Amino acid sequence: MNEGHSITSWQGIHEEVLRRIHLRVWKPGDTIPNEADLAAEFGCARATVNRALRELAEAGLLERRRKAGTRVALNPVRKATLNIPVVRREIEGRGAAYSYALISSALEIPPPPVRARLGLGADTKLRHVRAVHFADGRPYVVEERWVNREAVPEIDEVDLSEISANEWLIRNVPFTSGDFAFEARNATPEIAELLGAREDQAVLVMTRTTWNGGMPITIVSMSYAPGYRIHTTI
Amino acid sequence: MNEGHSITSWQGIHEEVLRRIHLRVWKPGDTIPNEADLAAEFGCARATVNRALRELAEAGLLERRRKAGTRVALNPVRKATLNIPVVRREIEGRGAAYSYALISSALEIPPPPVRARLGLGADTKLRHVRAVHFADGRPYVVEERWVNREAVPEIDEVDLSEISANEWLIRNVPFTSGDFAFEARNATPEIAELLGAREDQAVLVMTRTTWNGGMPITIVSMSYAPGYRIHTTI
DNA sequence: CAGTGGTCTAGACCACAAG
DNA sequence: TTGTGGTCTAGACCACTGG
Repeated sequence: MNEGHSITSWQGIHEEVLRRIHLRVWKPGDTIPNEADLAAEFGCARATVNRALRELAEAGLLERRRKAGTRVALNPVRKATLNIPVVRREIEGRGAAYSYALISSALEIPPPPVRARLGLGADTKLRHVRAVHFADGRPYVVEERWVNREAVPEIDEVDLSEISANEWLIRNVPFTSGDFAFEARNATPEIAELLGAREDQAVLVMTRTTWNGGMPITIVSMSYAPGYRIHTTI
Repeated sequence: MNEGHSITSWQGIHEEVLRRIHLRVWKPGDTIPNEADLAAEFGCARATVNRALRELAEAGLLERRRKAGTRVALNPVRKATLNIPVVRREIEGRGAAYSYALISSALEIPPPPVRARLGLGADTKLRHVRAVHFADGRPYVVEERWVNREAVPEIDEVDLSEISANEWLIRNVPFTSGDFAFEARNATPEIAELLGAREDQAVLVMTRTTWNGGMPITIVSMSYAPGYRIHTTI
């Protein structure tokens, strides 16, 4: 296994520190030498050590505090990173042919939970869009979305049968913050039919809300066909 | 909203670049000025600009290539980070009382899928552990785990009715790589009973496999009680 | 070939928090 | 008070890759 970076590169130091943690030279809870000492040991600049240790701390393996020093995490909180691309690219990335069907697009007053989530007035109409994305002709995910026309007035002019709201929004509307939630739900009759699934079959649902500054942009729930897995490596 | 970092700090530059992207001063696909020019504009060292742009690239908002320069991502791939702590801490972190019950711990030959996933011989016995974690006395997650005794011989000596395999392994066995998958499954009769759920109710399942070097350590599936959500912010 | 990002250095000052 | 990490600088060389 020839994968050694030079020991004076930050990646080399990253590897070496990781090795010492894995070999339990430095055990969970131990304080490791400070940056200056490690720089002396490795024969490099302190900034180089800092870069390596900072990344390990961001990964949750080390805990760093000024004056207290750097310790090996007792209860390492693993951080898994999920990539959330545009649906079209996700499907194409699996080598499948992408297609898309708009089901409906209308102005409606949203149900109270949606209104509350977005913090809007009681009689604000939003654009309500429903669509299905297909991979090789098979239903892949059902998109149900509410778009704030106050934040994105152009949404009323877009031909959503040509480009999905998912893709149009990502391309055209920046956002500063958002939140994601994943949960398992039993398929409603409607979702089951759209996905070609059994009623009550377990379905993974991702709900995402995005804002730009304080302005709510959109809330969407993506219901993935049975068998869908979110996968990641650490 | 007073949250401004000085414009010559890397965080200040991070904010300013983000602002220009959001305001579409720099649009998706545009090439932005190189590091030297930005350093001159902001009146700081190139390393400071580099730090800011590197973080934005890691977040998926910029794409950087030597010689080609830095461009605003056309299809920003959002990266959501999930924190995966020890179950006990996750429950305590919600302000609930943690408790735990071991259901069974035995040496068994694993089913073929598990054997294949771990790359083990056909007649290798693994430790098979099943347990339930409770929050305020209510079932929170069912843990079903196979542990490679060759990698972790001490597992046979641990009193798993006192400490969960989840916690003991995280504390005592380092790993170098792992993968996670999340999916929705209909509750089997057994899982439903353990979780106090309806049979066939949708359940979120996380499956995790870990290795140390090339040596497989453990494979575990965590079936969360209905209503469980994975949540994250970007 | 030459322009751009990637990294390293030696040194400096600062911010924070433990004792 | 003082040790530690956090950051910034000015400069340098290198690695990659577009033209």
